[in-house]
Amino acid sequence: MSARVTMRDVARAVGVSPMTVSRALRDDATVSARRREEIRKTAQDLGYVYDSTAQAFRTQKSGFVAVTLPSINNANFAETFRALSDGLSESGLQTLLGSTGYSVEKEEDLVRQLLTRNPEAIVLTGGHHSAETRSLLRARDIPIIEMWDLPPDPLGHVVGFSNADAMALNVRHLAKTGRRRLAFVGATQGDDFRGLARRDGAMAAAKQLELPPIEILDVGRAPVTMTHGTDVVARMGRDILKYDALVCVSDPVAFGCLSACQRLGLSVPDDIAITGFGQFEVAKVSTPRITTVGVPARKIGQEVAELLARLPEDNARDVIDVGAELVLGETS
Amino acid sequence: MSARVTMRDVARAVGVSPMTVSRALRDDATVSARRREEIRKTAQDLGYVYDSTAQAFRTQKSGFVAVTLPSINNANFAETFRALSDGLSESGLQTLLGSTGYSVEKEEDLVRQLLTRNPEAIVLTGGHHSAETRSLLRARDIPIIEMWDLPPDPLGHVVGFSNADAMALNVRHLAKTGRRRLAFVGATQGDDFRGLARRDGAMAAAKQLELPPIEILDVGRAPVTMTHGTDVVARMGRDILKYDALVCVSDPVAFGCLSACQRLGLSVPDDIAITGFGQFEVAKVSTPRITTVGVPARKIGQEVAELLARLPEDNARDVIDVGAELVLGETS
DNA sequence: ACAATATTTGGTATCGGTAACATGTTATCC
DNA sequence: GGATAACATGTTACCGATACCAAATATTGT
Repeated sequence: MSARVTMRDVARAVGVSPMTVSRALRDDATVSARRREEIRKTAQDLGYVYDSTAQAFRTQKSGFVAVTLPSINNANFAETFRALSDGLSESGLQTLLGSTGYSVEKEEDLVRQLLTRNPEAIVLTGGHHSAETRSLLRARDIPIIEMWDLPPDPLGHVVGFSNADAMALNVRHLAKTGRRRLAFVGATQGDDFRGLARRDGAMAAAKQLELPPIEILDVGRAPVTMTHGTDVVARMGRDILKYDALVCVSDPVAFGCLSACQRLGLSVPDDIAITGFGQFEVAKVSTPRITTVGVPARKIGQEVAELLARLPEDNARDVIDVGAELVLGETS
Repeated sequence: MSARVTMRDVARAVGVSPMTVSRALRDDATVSARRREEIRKTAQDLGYVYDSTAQAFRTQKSGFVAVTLPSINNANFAETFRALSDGLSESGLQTLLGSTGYSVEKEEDLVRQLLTRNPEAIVLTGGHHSAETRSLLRARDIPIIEMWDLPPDPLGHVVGFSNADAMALNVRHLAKTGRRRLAFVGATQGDDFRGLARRDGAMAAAKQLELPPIEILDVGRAPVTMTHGTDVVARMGRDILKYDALVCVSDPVAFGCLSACQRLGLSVPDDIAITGFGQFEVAKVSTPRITTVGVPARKIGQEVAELLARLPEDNARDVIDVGAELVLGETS
């Protein structure tokens, strides 16, 4: 259609310099109120739309914060992202989202791509990255935040919790209620490091409590869904009763297991106990409610946003442990 | 830290002009293979990172496609977004995501903000927008796609289906199996126009089939979750049996209702039937499985991406109806 | 009324790529 | 061998906003 309307056009129409237009549209105090109104109105009339691209280029500040999630289709990550997004918008920042599909290679490509957009900070889920990713990030002089985990060797700031410790809560609780033969239901393939940490945490807790070693019911590759839980139980049928508890890597999996048990006519928790992880809505709503570990997904997003907001002043390396807590349901 | 490494720096190091560097890094054929390799290597060594911001500014092509979703925390929208994102990345485009929280005002702000980033196209969920949003969009000469709906007065291209017709499938099915006293469970507040269309479609179908008018069990404001379904049934207790079927606005709500019924000791579908919408995973996994309407969430994303990919050639106004189908479960 | 100060406005250069065009260099053909 | 074509590289200008500095205008105090 017609050529783009720029500040120059608005300036010409009003009879001032582009600089004044720039100032007027930016709430810069050094423009008289009358002028500003006139400029605002003219801009509106001409259909002027501010060009963030040009601003980003000139100021070398993109207004973007890059965020990587393993999967957008996960209620907890989505909640974190929402809180983060909302928090950042208060600082005038936009999120640039990418998902890694639980793969460190995809993460590397993604990070490379995101960095070309000059983000002012980058927020990664988890603490495991390829060597190349780490070096790409370190070469940049922007804040880095890892979340949803407590990496042993953080790249920058951290907002998360120990997945291993959190999962141990489930195991200790099960042990306390007399369950001894535990199975862990989760994926061993794919780069779901939080899932793997939960498995390791469960196994370590069992060892410490002198329970028999936890058996692994491998459901394949992350991401793990309800269907994986259902399938693993359906495949075993009543053989599942050789365990007295299923420690599931997440609530959706736990729900899948629960539902498959119900279909087999088993009683949960009388015949077998089930625990989940993440306090997904399904854990609270299902009948029976699923015992799970509550994870402050929203809080993580909020904390990350706040951390980024106060970074200019306080540039200490923060490690924020948001913790996690056992949430008793009716499946244990 | 140190100043940014630019093409100029790489050029100087290699001893060529910046233009040659630009060409070499872009697979432009008119650079000799030897030079290209040398430039690639030097760029790598210097830690050069391409600046998409500068490119976007110079070429006036941002490489962004703006996408608005009502909520990112919805498995179907997330799936559409994923497919769209993947499809666009094959065309070298990145998605710029924003969520409206089921509010046309927030949509307006979001669109305004997204447009400042010079997106090459904009993809909106749904067909209801404020007048200002419509005029903002029309003033831009970029492709517009509305998805997940079949708007009566589309702004541009459309990839969706009729929510009203789709929901009618449930009602007709229930009528065929002898259910007559139906209630619709959904939100009447908030700008969830797809939910409202489903309600209207259900009511229209009931009327056509000469069933008693469908009663509305209002759960408040969108987005509607499992908990809303649970609450509405729990509040009514066994009074819920004055209906012989609950037509729920979505599967999560249906699952909430199902679970609450189970908690009341009611048998689904013997005492009461339940239908959902959207073929969420929970519908397939729950015991009993929930009768629902299958919606091609992924296909919508794919179609949108393909449509955008072929737009340069074919600029016809496309309206793609992806359809929807009844998926029988065990709750009806 | 005039100097001193505060407020408002303008001019110029620039951020890092790349389109368009010009020029230089090497292969190809009769 | 010389003309022509094919390929490779360089030069210049520019995308739109804004930082920085200079200049003009308005306001204040004595």
